Amino acid sequence: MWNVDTPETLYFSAENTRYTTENGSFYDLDAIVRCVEEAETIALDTETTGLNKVKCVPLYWSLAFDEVRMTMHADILPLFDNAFRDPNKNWLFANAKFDVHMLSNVGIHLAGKWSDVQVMHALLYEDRPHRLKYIAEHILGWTWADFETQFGKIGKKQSAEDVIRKAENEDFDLLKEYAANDAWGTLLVYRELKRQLEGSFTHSLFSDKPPYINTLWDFFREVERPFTKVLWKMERRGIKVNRKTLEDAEPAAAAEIKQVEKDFVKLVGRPINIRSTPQLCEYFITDQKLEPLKMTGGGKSGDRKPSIDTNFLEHYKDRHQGALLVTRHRELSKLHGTYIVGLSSLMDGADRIHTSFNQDVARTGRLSSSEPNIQNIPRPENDKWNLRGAFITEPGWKVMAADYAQLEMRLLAAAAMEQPMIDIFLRGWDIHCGNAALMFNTPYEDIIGAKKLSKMVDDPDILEQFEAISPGVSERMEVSVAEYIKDCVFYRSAAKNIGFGLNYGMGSAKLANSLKCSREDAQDKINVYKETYPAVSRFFEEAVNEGRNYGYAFTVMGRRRNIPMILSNRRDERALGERLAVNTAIQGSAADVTRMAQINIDHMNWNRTHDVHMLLQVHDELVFEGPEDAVNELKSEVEVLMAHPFSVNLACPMEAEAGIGGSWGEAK
DNA sequence: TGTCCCGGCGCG
DNA sequence: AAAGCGCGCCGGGACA
Repeated sequence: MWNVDTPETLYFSAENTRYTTENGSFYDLDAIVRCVEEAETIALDTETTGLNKVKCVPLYWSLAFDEVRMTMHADILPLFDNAFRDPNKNWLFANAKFDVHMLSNVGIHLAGKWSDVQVMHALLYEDRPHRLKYIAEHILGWTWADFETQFGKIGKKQSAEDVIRKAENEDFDLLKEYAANDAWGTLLVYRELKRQLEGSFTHSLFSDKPPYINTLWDFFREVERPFTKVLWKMERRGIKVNRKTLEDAEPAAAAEIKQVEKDFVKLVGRPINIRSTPQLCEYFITDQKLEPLKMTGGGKSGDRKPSIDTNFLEHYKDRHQGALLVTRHRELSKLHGTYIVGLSSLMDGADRIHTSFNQDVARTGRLSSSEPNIQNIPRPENDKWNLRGAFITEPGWKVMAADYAQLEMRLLAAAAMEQPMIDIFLRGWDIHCGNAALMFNTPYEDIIGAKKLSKMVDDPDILEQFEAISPGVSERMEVSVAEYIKDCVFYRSAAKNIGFGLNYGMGSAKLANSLKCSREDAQDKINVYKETYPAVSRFFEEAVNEGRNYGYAFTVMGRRRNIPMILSNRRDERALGERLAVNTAIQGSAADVTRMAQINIDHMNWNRTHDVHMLLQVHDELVFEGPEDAVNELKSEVEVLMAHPFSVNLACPMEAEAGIGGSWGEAK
């Protein structure tokens, strides 16, 4: 039995304007409308024709507030217009953006606050599922059958609308109860989660954490709750895709793929599916006797097979023609399947795609994006069809893309208070060259010069060119210029790989692999980095210690992540916990920074004042569209707002640069 | 025919 | 011996 009170479910529609309760008293709809107008905190859920954000509409909806739970037909939504327009309401949802899309599709907009219990739950219990049914069971010890179990599967045979129509005829009471449960559960869960959030004091490894965040409730109120609305606006607007680019690329890509498949079958001498890793394994390992480099996970059955991945194919590309063909095929079919075909199927009638920005998925506090995932569109250098160029805007308008420069590295420097590294940023240096210069006691200009000249070491006047960039270099060199350039390039590469890798807890084996040097050499370079940046080393240790003491990793704004495995008896689990302690502090803080920038930018109301709209977030990048003049006018303002996300400045400055063009690709 | 898991790989 | 963080999507293959 349920261990929560569930008051009787009221029901209203255009035809049913009076509800008589089991004990004979009754409620009139116009009185209920006034109650809703007076209530401050109201849970709302919709039962809809389907899951499509821009097409589907509510059939039924339910509300819960105070001790009232009720289900209504969608036909009386307009009666509640005063409540919907009230800016002081606090609307509660489970998956808020979806319900607001559904209401928006019938012309209703909610002016008040939108509190999403899934997002609240994710702040406290980021490693658990956040669907309402799970939350209710976890938080209240109460749950009810999910929609499909209750009413039947939604699929090709029957749409969500079909299923609801069927339930209407066959068991209307069940439908009413189900809908009311969703709103009632949302309300009860909200009350308890709010209490828990208020009792969760939080913490930050940054000594200059914004002072107005002391509990997770503060974080929710100041950051997550307003952010839901920002994301909704981005989803709602969508981004325009050039249909023709995709239509032209599709047959071209398909033809190239076919050709590679043919070539491969010819090479192998028998029918073989180039997409099948088991078949490739049989061919390369069993037939061709290539030595495996590493094994796969093995899965449920536990039979580990040699891995035929990029690393393997790269390793054998000069010795075996098949490796090249498979690599080529993988590149082409990835572009074709995931991006060309995948994106085409998700355009709306106006050729716009509306991704979902998921606020309760990534355990670090980052966003994720799905249907489509716009956060993994290929970079132009890996994409002959230039799909980023297919994200366009209207004639006379421009796309503006603004990127943070080395956001995570700057946050590391700020959190660690690593002054020499902060100085590199303050001077506007290339961070990897600067790190290399400090690590290897080499003038910054030498590293810069070597990077510029590495492709032309055979030029006869290479020394003069080097001297022009870095005066005095000829005297400093103790080896030939070609060797010195090679050394400097290696220094930068080592510094860059360590700079990125150490955030993830990369070990010497992996570093040796990417630097193509010995493990001892790699370990030596890591040691040099840690000696060069003692404050960063201390920060890593401190993050791990705090993880052990609190059981959590914390971001700059005080978001936290549970890392119980840091106290595990198993060495590998413990090591994972230690890596997460460091990485979450940095990656999660970067997520905080971008979020705050988005909230602050949204607050400027450029939608109304300039017709400029935020469209996408790709972790450290924001994409906008608007009339050309307006976008030009706001370019530097975007950069300033992104660089100053908090009311206090961190120890290391942040920097963002915006570009403008006819497409996302051009705006970079 | 549908569902799930897995290997593999795109992005930051 | 191993120990690179965070995501979502695709196609193959096993299974129902």
